[in-house]
Amino acid sequence: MSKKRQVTIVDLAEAAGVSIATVSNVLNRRKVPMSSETIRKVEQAAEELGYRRNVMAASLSRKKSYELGMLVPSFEGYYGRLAEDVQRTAHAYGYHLSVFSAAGFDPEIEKRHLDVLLQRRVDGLICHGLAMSQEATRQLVGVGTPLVLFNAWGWPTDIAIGAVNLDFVVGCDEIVQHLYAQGCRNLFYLGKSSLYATDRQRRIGVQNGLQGMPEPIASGSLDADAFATIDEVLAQVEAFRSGRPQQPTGIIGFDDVLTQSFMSAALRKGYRVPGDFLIAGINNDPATSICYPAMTSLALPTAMQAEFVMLLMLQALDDAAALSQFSQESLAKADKEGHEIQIPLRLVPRRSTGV
Amino acid sequence: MSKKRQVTIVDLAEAAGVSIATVSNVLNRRKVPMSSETIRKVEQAAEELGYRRNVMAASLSRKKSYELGMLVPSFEGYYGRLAEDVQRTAHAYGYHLSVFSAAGFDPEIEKRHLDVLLQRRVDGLICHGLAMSQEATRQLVGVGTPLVLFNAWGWPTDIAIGAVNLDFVVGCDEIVQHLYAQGCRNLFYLGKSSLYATDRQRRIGVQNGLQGMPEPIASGSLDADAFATIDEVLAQVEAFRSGRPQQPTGIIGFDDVLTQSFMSAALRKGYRVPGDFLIAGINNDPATSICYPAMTSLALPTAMQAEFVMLLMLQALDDAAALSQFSQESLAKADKEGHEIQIPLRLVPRRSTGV
DNA sequence: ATGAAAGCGCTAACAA
DNA sequence: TTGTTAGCGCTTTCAT
Repeated sequence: MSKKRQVTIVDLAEAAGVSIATVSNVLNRRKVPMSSETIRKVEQAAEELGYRRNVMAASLSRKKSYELGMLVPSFEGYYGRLAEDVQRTAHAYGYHLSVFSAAGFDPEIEKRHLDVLLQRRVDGLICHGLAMSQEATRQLVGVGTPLVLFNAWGWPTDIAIGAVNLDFVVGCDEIVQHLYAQGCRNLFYLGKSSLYATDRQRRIGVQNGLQGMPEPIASGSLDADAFATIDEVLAQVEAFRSGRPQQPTGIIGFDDVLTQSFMSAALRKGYRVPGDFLIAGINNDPATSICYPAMTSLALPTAMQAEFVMLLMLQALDDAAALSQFSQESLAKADKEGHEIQIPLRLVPRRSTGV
Repeated sequence: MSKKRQVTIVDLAEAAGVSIATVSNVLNRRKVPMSSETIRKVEQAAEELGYRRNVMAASLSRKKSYELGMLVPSFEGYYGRLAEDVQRTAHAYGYHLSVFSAAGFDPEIEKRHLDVLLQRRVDGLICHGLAMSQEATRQLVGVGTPLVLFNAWGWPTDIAIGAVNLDFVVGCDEIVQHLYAQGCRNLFYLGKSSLYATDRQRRIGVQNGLQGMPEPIASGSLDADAFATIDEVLAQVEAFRSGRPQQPTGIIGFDDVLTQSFMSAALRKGYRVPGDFLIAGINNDPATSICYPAMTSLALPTAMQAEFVMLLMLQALDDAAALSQFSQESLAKADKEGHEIQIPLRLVPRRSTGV
């Protein structure tokens, strides 16, 4: 905050020769009757003196900050893109969004950031299905500040008002079908147990896909966190392949980073992609389209997810004005799906699965 | 902000049977004499009632918010990593950092975000060498709120108190030398004119490297923004190569994304990397270590850059307490380099340059 | 060692 | 149509 005294509405009132209440009314474009002359005078004074509203004072007085807080594990990749979209969306509905990165999934940092946000009296909180315990969250958030989660499955509604989740179940199902269509008759999933909830969704999707096959196909999976290097992971997959008819093995990886690591390891060992392996990742990171071979992936529609996060939030905040700007379809979808909204994923087929 | 009335120091004062001034003193651990009994009572009341400080009220009263604002063009890649590090560093020195993504380098959004931050009365601003004009920035920031820039070359000190810049000049020089050492005797730089300032630094570095060679080597460059597809870029490079002795061509790309695109295009056309091309990018994105072949790149020490950004900021804020936590070397470096601090880059050699 | 009171800049009744 | 005034929750002299 600058040392030199900033211009306040008192200064404007003085300059324009009106009261501070009038200044406030003009500046906030309230729907009270005012002479256009007064309006002009005030606006001119504001312009000339370089007035800039002090939102802290306004929030304090109004008891509403029009500020939202968001917690992500990192700015990298999907989370960063989502944060950007939520920030943009929030703006469009008249709110601001402060994003904090929790340095991975560290519960301690998470807690501290949540606390900071609450001290700032944000109107609402947006978090991922966090590392924190539900108990700690409940206590921290308490009643009063609505919490909207993303990618959180099975959270009680008394703590979060709702969740907007990427539909990994259907998405992974589609990957399996795609791989089958591309000729793969055995398939391996590379999981990540450290991200349990979201890993689980993927596994369910893969299972569903497998069960819907016209013919049973061999499958396996592993937990990449259990191996120190990607080459060990590859060794596991090779073991799975060995003895099997030399058809291409389908690979589904937890995310694009893991999947691309695997692909590179395979290429390094002389395998061909596509050919020996048909590989698909999840996230549709920019890297997937510029690597070689380009990698099939599941695109996560962050803009849509952001839209529904805001929808849920504005409902909780009871902001009718903002709410009226949503499309009928969005409102209907939210209404239909309740407090756990599913966001459909989009498969982006590329060279790595033979297209 | 929650509907239900939150606990205030008035409540605590009542519960503890003391005045609000005393509560404030206890809660802020001020160095005024207080009986330990009072302290206990107040702290207990705070605990029991679940008190949470209202920082807006505190900032308003104190006329200092301990909040910093940062503007980045996106959360993706380098900028996201830097934002994360600045956020962490700011915390370590007792400040909070709100990061806004300006959706690319759009001057309009940039301006709006800057304005929002100023309305929040942040104590200081941290921006990249922005798309905005210096004039607009000067007007917007005005006097009073210190502005620290990163990756901004040649900004007048009357608008920004300083800049912390990545030393692309020396970094690119080193890449050139590395490529020479790896056997490349002709070299091509893939630039990006849309990011003029930072592109320019790279070009200077490449030139320096070229001039320092033990023997003159052929070189060329282009502006990738002038081509619609990466294949056209490749065609240009092929033209440069043609007729030249079949030695490997060194490629330095503006950033890892562009560079990896180029590498993939080359591989797709049947070139070998390393072999036909020795390729090095800039940024050391995670993708560089997991692509195949792994790509040489320049690592940008974001933690160090963040450290110096905060150092400059705290100097401007005159925060002696925080300043005293910096190491002697940091203080000395800042002192020596003045208002434009250089951050050295680190070459990370990988397979793509034949190591 | 503790408290009373005057702000900080703005909003929102309520009066005029 | 405009002005008066009482807060919002906290910090900070200055008394006591």
